[in-house]
Amino acid sequence: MPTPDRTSLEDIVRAAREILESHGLAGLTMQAVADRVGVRAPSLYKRVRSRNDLVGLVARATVRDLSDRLDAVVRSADPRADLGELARAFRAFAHARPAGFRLILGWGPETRKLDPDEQLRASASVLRVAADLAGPAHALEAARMITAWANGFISMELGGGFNLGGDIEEAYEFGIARLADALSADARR
Amino acid sequence: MPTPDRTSLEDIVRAAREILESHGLAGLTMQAVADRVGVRAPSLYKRVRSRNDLVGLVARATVRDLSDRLDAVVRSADPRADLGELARAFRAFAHARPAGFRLILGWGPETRKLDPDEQLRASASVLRVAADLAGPAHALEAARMITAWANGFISMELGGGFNLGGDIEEAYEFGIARLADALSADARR
DNA sequence: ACCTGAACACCGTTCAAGT
DNA sequence: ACCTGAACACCGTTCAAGT
Repeated sequence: MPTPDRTSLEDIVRAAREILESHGLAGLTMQAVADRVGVRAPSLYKRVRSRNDLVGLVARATVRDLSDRLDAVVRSADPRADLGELARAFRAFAHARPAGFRLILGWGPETRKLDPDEQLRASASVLRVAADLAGPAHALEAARMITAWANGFISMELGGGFNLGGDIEEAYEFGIARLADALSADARR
Repeated sequence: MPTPDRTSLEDIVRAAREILESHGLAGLTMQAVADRVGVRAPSLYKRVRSRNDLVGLVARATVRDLSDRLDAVVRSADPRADLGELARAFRAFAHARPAGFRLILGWGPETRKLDPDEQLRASASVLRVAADLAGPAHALEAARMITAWANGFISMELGGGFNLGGDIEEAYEFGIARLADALSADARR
């Protein structure tokens, strides 16, 4: 006789994301998730193949959120301004969900590789701005430069890599401005 | 009666570094280290407070190696050329010791915070080039921009974040050139 | 003074038994 | 069809007992 479901995959992923942010990836144990959704640990395996699988689902959900946020950045007539908005939205997301961000864009042993589809969607906004700024011929290289810089900056910031003093906010804006100069200068050649 | 030592801290750290590169951080277990140095796991605790401590020692040794490599980059009269050499040395180190690099500059849950001393030493070369390029007033911001970009680029490269095609070598050189432009343009104002 | 086996707590995961 | 307790393998770590 069927038992009524006491949880769902959606519940489980949500619980996992909350635990990830509050207790870190190491704190994201099957026990902790089970406790939170009100079930025993072995029951989770009815909806999820493994902890690894669950972490993958958390990563997917996180990239989707990030993509949504980046897509919401409005496109203006000024690619320089768009670059700034995009870079700030990216950083804001990282600050709002540091552990999730790290999971998909950090570069730990636990960092997830994303589906090409998901990755393309997340890259779309940057590629657009990069093309506007640097011209179509250098769009990909420019997008990589922007992404690498922003990702590296935020990673170091959140990881405590910036402890030589100085204003971090200013350093980020400095980077945006220099990047805009460098990439649009290139388009002028 | 004293037993002759069957291993040493140096041995242990060396073994740990080798295991880190060959089997990843997850494979770096006390068991594995003990097997490699020819002792039982509990004996390791005579020389090392905990696994965490051991990983910290591995991180320290790795930063020291990186610093040495960066210091060895010769300083020329041309700051643009120096930037390129430095960036390439940085990337070469990351390719030679990906797991170690990740441990100190990736941004995983396991990424180690470094001693301020060690960090300053590792940053010295970049700070010098940054000052040469952007002028003393913007040296710190410029150094952060360079570091963030290089670190982000390499992290994405090693983490498989670049799967939209294109030549990665070229993208790195593109970044070096744009960065040199952007930062030295700033010095001219 | 270093080394060891035994033991403990804590993981992820499996599975037979319950409803 | 989902849920559970019991059990297993594998961690890090402690400790009393060996030499």
